[in-house]
Formats: sequence, structure tokens, C-alpha cells
Amino acid sequence: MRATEGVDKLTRYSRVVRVVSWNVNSLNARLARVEEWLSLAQPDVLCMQETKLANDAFPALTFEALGYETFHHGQGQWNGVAILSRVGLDDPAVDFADGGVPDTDARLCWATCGGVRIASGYIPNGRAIDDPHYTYKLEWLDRLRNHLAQQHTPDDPVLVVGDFNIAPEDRDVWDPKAFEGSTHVTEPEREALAALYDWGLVDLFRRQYPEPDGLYTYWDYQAGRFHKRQGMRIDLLLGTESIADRTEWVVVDRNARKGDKPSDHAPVLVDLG
DNA sequence: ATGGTGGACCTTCCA
Repeated sequence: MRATEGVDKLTRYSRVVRVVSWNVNSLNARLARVEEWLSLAQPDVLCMQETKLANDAFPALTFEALGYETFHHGQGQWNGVAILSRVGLDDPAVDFADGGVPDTDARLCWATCGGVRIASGYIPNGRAIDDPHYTYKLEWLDRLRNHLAQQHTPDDPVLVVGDFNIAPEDRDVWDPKAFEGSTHVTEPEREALAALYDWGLVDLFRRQYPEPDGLYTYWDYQAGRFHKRQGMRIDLLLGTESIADRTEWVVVDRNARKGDKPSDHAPVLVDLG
């Protein structure tokens, strides 16, 4: 091996890797703010959800100019997920490798960055408990678990991040009473999340902050919920145990929810040592 | 009592 390859490996794998998940709610509407935030936070990997772009409209050149390789899985008007990386981007894939049919929506993409298998996911909203979309949501989460079980072992360095549209516990919503009878807090949704935990994923935010509540990642645009601190923690970073062991810092950047034309979600960040 | 906001897009859907 040439000496420079060793240096390259140190650069790629031994330094702290900063990974971020951010539902940008339209990359067209948010591009300037995303660029600004990239220069501020300097993440190594940025996973985005709800780009709402077709693949041929994805601004890859803009991100390449900032030093990132990109992989985008989009469909146009709705959904759309992406992974940006400056620590390598290998083996890109979309949807589930579970032997089933392709997903109807562009909601999941994968890449290996800095030695970590990373997923950017936009889990279906569910809309209402009696809506077919709610069934789709539960089936989608079941497929995610099956994908993990078939493609990986819990000993692998795997990091599944994104907008899960599930609040893991009642303390992860501003007022549990306001969500009675609604999606995001139901037992079947939480059981689907628990199935991911049972396989071997850890909620990195909750591992870092076992006690605090009232720390959210999403605030509805309506009714001034952000300013009233009425939000939900639904954007999650789920890592296998080896990833959890490497976790040095987890934070939600509430500042990114302020100012002109913010997304309704804040970026969630993890530093891996 | 059922709005309020924001993004996509064309009149209504989605969150």
C-alpha cells in the first residue's frame, strides 16, 4: 500500500464523521438555506428527505462544488430522498432489498459513506388511522425491518436516519392529549419502531439524552407552534450498537427552524468518533 | 368551532 493510501484511510475512517438528517420540505424552496447551513455545520454526510424533485432536477453540481458526492432518489412533486457525502459514497441503492416489489414512492435510499451503511428515509405519514396510507406506513416499516434482517447483521455499522413520522414516546410530543386518535403516536407505529430496536438499532438521541423531554425536531407551520415550543421528535438517528458506541455528540439545530422560509423540520446531527 | 401556514401545482393534495 502506498503511504498516501494510508493517509486517505485515516482521513476517511478515523476522524470524527458528522452525519445529519434533515427533512427540507422541498429542496427547490430550501436550496439557499441548505447551502448556508452546510457551510455553517460542515457535515460529512447530509441525508435529506422531502426534496420534492425529479432526479434530473436535483442540483448535484451545486453540492459537488461544495465538495459533496450526491445520490438522489426522487419522483418529482412528492417525497424524494438524498444522501450527500464528502467521505465517500459507495454502493448506492434505493428502496428495499427484501425480495418484494419496488416502493410506489421515492422514500428510501442507501449508500456507504466513511465505512458506514447509511439510509435516508422518509417514512410514510399515515394521514389517519382509518386511511389506507396508515396501513402502507406499517407495511413500509415492516419492510425496512426485513431489509435490515436480510442484508445486515446487528454487528454491522448501520445508520438509518430520516423523518420517521413517529414520536417514540408520549414525552416526544408537546401535548399527548392533542394527538389522541391521530397517527404518529399509536401503539402499532411504536411497535414497528420497537421491532427495529429489537433487531439492533438504537435511538442515538435518546441514548445521549435519557432524561430530557420537550426536545423536538418538527414544528407545524400552523398556529405558531415553533414559537410556542409545541413540536414533536419524529426525525430519528437509529444506529447499530457499534455506531452508538462511537457517538460523541447528538444535537438538534433549532436555529435552522428560525428566520426566513425555514423548513418545518430542524436538522438532527450526530458526531461519530 | 376547525382555523391557522407552507409547498406543490392549477384547484386540490399533502403535511
